[in-house]
Amino acid sequence: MENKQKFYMTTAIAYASAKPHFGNTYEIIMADAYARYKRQRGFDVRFMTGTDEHGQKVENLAREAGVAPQAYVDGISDVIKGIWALVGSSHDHFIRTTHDYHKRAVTNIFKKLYEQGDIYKGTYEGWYCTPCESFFTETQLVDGKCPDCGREVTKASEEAYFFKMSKYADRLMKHIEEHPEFIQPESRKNEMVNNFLKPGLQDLCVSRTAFSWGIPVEFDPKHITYVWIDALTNYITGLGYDPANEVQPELFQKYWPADVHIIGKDIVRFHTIYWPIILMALDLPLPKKIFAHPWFKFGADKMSKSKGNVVYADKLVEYFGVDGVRYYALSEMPYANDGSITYESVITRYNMDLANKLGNLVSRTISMTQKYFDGVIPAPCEETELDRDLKNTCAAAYKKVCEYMDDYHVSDATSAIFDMLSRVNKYIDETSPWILAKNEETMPRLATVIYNLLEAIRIGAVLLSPFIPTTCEEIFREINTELVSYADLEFGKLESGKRVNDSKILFARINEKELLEKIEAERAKEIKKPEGCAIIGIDKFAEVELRTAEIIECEKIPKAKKLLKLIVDLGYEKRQVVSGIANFYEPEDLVGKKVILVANLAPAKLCGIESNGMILASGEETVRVVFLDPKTPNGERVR
RNA sequence: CGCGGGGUGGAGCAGCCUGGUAGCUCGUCGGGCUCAUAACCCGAAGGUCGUGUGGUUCAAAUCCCGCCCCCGCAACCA
Repeated sequence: MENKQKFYMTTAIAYASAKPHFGNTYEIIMADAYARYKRQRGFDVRFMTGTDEHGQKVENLAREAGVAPQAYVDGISDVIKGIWALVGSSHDHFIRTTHDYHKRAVTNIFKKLYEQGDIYKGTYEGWYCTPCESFFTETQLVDGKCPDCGREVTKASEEAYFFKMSKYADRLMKHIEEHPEFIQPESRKNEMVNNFLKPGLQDLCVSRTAFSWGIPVEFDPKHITYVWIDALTNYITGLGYDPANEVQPELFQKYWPADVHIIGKDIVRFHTIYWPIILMALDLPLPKKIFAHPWFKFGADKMSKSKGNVVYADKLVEYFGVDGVRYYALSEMPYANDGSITYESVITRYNMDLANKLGNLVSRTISMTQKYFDGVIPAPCEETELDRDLKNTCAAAYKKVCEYMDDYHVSDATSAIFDMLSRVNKYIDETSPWILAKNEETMPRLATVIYNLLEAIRIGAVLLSPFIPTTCEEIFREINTELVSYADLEFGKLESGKRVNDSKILFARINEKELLEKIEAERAKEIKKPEGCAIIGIDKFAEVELRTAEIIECEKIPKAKKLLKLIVDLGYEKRQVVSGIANFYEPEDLVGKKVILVANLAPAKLCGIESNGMILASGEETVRVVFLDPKTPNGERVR
């Protein structure tokens, strides 16, 4: 057995709070294609994914659902595993942060970092809600109040453990500078360096006392290990690492450091700053690369539950099959910019590439093999210039796939293969087998052509196997071959004399209009009325002091993109209010308008500017201020 | 003046680093073929490459400068 080069790759672990949507599922599909590619290239791949299961959000959701947190995450983790299986993920290990070995290792990591002085006890400043016994940061507050119960919060501090990020900042900076390939794409690197590293790193709060669903700090058990040390470390605990081990297990010694962490662009900071620093503190080597993929938007919009445009992988698989979904995700997502999914574009890609170019090619070729050679794969005869060109195209496609994949340009790799398949389709036209079949003298030529077609299809399927493995298996079955690895890519290996098997429709063409109508009908059924809030009494409503007011001054706040500073007149007094409507209104359009003000809202500072109240407006993405009749007097109570 | 990325035929993208025929996919129009899933193949129309009658150059989508717009990150959507 030759000594294969190892390749350790991971996805981020998915947070076990809810079912992941297609945007989240993209990551596992992309990572899986990459893992399969690397295995084909002869690497000893270890591919890990999993679920992140601790934290306050899970604790709250479990409470709402009336189940124990463990039972709750067991359920969600199974849902996630199910979706990963549905899209064909070939991971070697699925880690859950509630696994015992992980919890034990995290406990020991925390202890080690504390003992060596990288973690210290300090105080955490924030807003405290007494009834909820919870701490919140300024930004977590809703209308200046507790996001959970809506009651008043007070400024308070509690003790917490902090990690000395600053101690390692220079080393990290140096590492990033010396390893330009460390953070990909490069624009992400610039964001991190400019926004975090250059201004100076804050020490990181690594424990909480506000919730209990997590891994307790062993020597101070009212503290729970916060997400950073709990979740990020899965990449090493999943290999059996534990600082308490006298010798780290073989798995860890063999595979660490990771060759790549594949993550979403939203968590770049954690993986390129916190995680490397934690590793430095543990005196472990850093991962070689962090690849941050972009997200799928639905059309031009962000996918979000509140907008009701969330697409789920299982629904897509129902419509397009596993490989339809995989192929779409892999071929459509650009390297650095966000991709966009629309049902129209999925259908177009499915029909054009999978059904027409690939499926039909296999179908017509098998059909000709059966018709002209009774299903027996013929032996090739004399080679012409055309044949050589076909072979060159196949060889070139392989080279391109490798080049693109090594750079993580996945969609370019898929399009290189489909370019090759186009060339194969063209070869049929150029050689016109149906004419060759009419004449006994051209039968040897026909044999060559059919052989070359079957062989080109085999090569195409081998190249496609990391991307659409299920379909490729079917193609291999149809052309009756076991030569399915990159090692067998040499043109001409397909064995003559074997019989092809009956062909199936690999991808049935989709009628766009019918499917869109079906999807629309299903969507219409799913649009429910919003859940709404709990019923309240009139007295509770009366606690909110709403008053009519006139905007008398309005200006943009220089440093803020979304904020306008307003002066409103209540008749009996004037107020300064800051409002996040700069994207929707020009200051001059607002002056003189009558609006409703929440007059008894606690003051708050936004971008350093004091705000005493709130203007009523509707809408999530597009905000619409509620305007009143211009004749409305100022300062009237609104009921 | 916070940092970064981008504006290329109707749509989505490549080309820019290493200046010199503007390329790909879808769509549109025309033609060919009949082995095939109304699939396949060929051809055509369509772009003064955001803008400045700006700079460098024999030559700019490509390098430099100004301006406009979009996106991402950060800071605030009370």
